[in-house]
Amino acid sequence: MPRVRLEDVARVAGVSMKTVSNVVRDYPHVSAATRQRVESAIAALGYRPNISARQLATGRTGMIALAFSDVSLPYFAELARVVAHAAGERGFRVLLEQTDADLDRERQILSAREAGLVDGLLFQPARMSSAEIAEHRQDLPLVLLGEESAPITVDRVMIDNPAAAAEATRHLLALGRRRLGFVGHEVSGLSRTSTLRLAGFQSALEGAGLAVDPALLVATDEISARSAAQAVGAALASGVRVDGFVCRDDLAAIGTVRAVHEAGLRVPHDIAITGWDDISLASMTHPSITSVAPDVRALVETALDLLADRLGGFDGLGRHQLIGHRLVVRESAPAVA
Amino acid sequence: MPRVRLEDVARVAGVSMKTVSNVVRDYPHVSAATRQRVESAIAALGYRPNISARQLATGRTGMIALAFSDVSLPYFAELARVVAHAAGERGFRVLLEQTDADLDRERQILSAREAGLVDGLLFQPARMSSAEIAEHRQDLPLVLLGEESAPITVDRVMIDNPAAAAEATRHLLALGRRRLGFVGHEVSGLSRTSTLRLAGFQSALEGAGLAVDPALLVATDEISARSAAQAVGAALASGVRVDGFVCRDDLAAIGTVRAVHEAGLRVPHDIAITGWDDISLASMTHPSITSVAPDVRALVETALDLLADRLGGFDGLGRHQLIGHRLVVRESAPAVA
DNA sequence: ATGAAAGCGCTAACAC
DNA sequence: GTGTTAGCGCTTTCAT
Repeated sequence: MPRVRLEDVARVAGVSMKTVSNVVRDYPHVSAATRQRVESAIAALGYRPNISARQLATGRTGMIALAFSDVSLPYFAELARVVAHAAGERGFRVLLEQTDADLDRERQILSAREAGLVDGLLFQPARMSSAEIAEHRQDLPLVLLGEESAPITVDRVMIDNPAAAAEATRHLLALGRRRLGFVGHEVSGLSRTSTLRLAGFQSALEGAGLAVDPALLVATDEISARSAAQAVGAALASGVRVDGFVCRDDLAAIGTVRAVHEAGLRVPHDIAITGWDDISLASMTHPSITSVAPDVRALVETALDLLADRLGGFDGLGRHQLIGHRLVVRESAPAVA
Repeated sequence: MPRVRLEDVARVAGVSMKTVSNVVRDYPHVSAATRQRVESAIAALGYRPNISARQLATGRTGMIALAFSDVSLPYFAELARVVAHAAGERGFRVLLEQTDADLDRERQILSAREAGLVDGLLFQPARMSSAEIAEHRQDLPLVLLGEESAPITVDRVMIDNPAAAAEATRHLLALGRRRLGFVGHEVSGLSRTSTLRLAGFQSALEGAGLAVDPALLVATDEISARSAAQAVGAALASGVRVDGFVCRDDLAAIGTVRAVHEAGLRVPHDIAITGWDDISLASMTHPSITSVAPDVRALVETALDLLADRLGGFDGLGRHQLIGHRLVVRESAPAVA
């Protein structure tokens, strides 16, 4: 069966294409009678507007891309959920782009060889340098998520990582722990995320008159519970002794819990543990994970606000916004008695 | 700065639009010299093809939609990861659609008021009836994922749920467990997924000369670890005694583990537990979760194959394909000694 | 409030 | 191997 076009509806309804278009898009100034007639024709013919044609005519796609390394990481999955909902409320659909934390993939995202695929981009880089990001095509509104390098020309939303890391660390200190370790930074090529969290970890220790012991910093090969479990297991086996671990993220925390248990130690009795992201399962593991909880809702709304400004033509300097966080205290590092 | 069009490139390169188009799309029959000239012009002008225009001209968008209830559920997040990768390899981008298991949202997905947004749809329904799905617009190639109702006119990919549930159940029986419960089916409005898994559970019990004890079936309000923990906790508190639980999914299993621990019992010593989906964290919880692992890679490739057939014009009856699964044995229900 | 016609930027016949 | 031209189906001035 042949495709039904706007023109067909117009002919059947006995009006012009413009009028049909007005009805389809809920343009207010259409007489009730005309609207009725047009709607009958639409129903009778089973007409559906062709999105591609509309996109070409308007120059807008109604879509934004959400790019990050890997949706299967719980934090990104939960972020994607919120983005899809919030974007939907603003009339946007979400295109999913995974980079696998690969530099080339990230470059492809930012310098897409094609134009007009999406109206804007929400991007959490993992590898690209700030300088490279600064050179991205100016025709694609962009908001960066997370704490990796961001040029001053580009908008960005993140939480205060050093502050949050210091809070988590002080929480362990308040529990009387003194030999604190850190788990989950990269073995090589330290990310800015890890750098900032380690900085907060260090400042809190120093604020308590303690020093960071490099021997207690447990790097991991990748962002995964498995990798953290291996690394922490190896550290403990090699004689590393700690009474608390600040973990870079909840996956590292979950892996750390496992390694600690396998070493025959107890959480939090022997080793207290904090995570980061407050993923949904953090409250349901055994023990549950005390975690830094970013205000993801605020993060996403702020990011979409910034993007909306850019879509609206704003082209000032990049705005770098901090959003809130809190430490959610659970069993792995309980409240001070 | 004004947008650069194909025509501009053609003028600068001194060739026709057709030739530029050929170069852009890597059409083979272009002389090296011409190609070189065109590419210089493209680089000089910073030309990027406009996707919307191409979509309108070709009638293809190069995008497929992936629709299910909620990306933040680990199974769907992991599925989305595989879909995005596999689709990418086939030249498709993925549009994310969440239904929140809401009937109206599901209807919207299937009867999108607009045409030409995506070339095809991968959809895991949770609420729609088979009859309703059968009436979907014929102009949108569709492949269903999962075991919910599927009309014979539509393609669908799933695993053999009763068989897998029976395997999990027999695994518990082989461990000597005799009072087996089931966790995670819906309190009301039993889904087909739950129905099939319960059927396998029952058949395995009956195969061992046992009967299902309705008192040991623990329904949950929603698909979440929290909901399962509450329901199982309440069941145990009310005096329900079991030595094994087959859980509808890994989230239910994780919540069940937690509830069992809170009740002062041990897993698997007192109660052995199996989950379903083999989500990434199933191997890292404490104890790790024995789980039914669907072959997600095969599921996705098969679904994309079926979709490709439809995109290629195939319009025969729906093909219903079963893909493989296996029981991954871990600590929550270990191997028989 | 509605109509007529000119694009939006690309692809695809069909020529040459 | 390359050029010409007519759409793809919609939105949008500009009239009326």
